[in-house]
Amino acid sequence: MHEALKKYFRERTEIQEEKLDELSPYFKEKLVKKNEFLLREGEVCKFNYFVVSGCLRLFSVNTEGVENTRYFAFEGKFGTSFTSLITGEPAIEAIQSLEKSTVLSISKTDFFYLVEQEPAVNKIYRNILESAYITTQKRIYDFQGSDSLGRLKWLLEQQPMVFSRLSNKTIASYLGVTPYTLSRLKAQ
Amino acid sequence: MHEALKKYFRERTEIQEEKLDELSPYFKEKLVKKNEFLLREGEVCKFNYFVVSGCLRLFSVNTEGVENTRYFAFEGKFGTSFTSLITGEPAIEAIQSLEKSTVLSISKTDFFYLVEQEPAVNKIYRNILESAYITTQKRIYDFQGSDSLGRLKWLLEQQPMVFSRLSNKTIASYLGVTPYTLSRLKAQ
DNA sequence: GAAAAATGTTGCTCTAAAGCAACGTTTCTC
DNA sequence: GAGAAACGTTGCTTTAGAGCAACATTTTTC
Repeated sequence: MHEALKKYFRERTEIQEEKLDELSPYFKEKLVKKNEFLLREGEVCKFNYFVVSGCLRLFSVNTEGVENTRYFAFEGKFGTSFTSLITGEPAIEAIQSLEKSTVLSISKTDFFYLVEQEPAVNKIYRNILESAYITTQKRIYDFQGSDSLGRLKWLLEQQPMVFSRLSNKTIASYLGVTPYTLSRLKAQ
Repeated sequence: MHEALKKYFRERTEIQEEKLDELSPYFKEKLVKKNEFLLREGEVCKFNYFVVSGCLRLFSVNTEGVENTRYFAFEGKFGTSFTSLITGEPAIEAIQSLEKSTVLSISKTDFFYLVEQEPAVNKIYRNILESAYITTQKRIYDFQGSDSLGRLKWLLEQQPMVFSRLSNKTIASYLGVTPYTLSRLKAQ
């Protein structure tokens, strides 16, 4: 198993080294080009991805063609459309690589099998869901409560690396403003 | 244990009837007046609540004094500030009853003890987190993608009972619009 | 590495929703 | 059940941010 994923497990569970090696074969390394899609809107999501290097984003395109980004998964994070993975329904969001990336993929079947069978994976899954809950709760309050400058400052504080690695267009689609507005805000 | 909570467990797990009776003493019935607070912003959350009848809301007040509602827990749902419950940090949201309600409360300590010890409770917790994930993902896309009329229609579709049971002021604080705007939108 | 494509900036105009005020209606409270 | 307080509606004004256009800059492609 890739060292980065071992680290992820060790930091969150009491897992034995042998157990880590047992889990290893479930995860397959995959190289992803910049802008490549791992999932298209409308497809059923079949994999969970752990980002070793690079960055993925989850986004959806509305009826007017405007992109809407919900989440960035940088190195050391899991990223997938859990909603589609859990329900088995077609995803309402796409997964795209924003940089040349290396990910470890595990199939939906294997993942949920391990969640049931391996206490460490059960714990990891709980941990992912808890983190997602916390992140989203904060996002809802911070976004609904403030104007676009406020949201920009919030993102600068929470995820500064976004600004050095991603395009303004992408950041705008996360903040829920047009690239015009973002450009003007940054001039302050 | 209250019949409504038994039903909740039966619908989501393979639990034995004797096990339900074993879990019963952990849940204490509590009557809550309309507008009563179960948690104030800034307090550490110590309980998880299952709503037997009535309705709770989770909300926060921003620096300008504007209320911001994130979630309504109607009968048959768990409602608490999981973020504070999980992290042990002071809550950034308050829990308030919107109607005369009956809830079953379980302490944080007991709850997480059961999550570790009882597979059924582990499953229930996972289920709560998964549902929260799915609901919030949809909410983020639907809110960020559309204008206030679109959000109103979305809420009408997703949770119509909100409109018959809650005040316009409360609904406006959920939709992220002023009560003026909501009043005008409804005139269409 | 030159041409083409995508991205970023800035001026101007337009619009959805906020803010305020005034007034009607419902609901608490004792 | 009478008075007070909270809530809801509607007209008018203001404003943050969208939309368009034109141009500058960076990135991709062959």
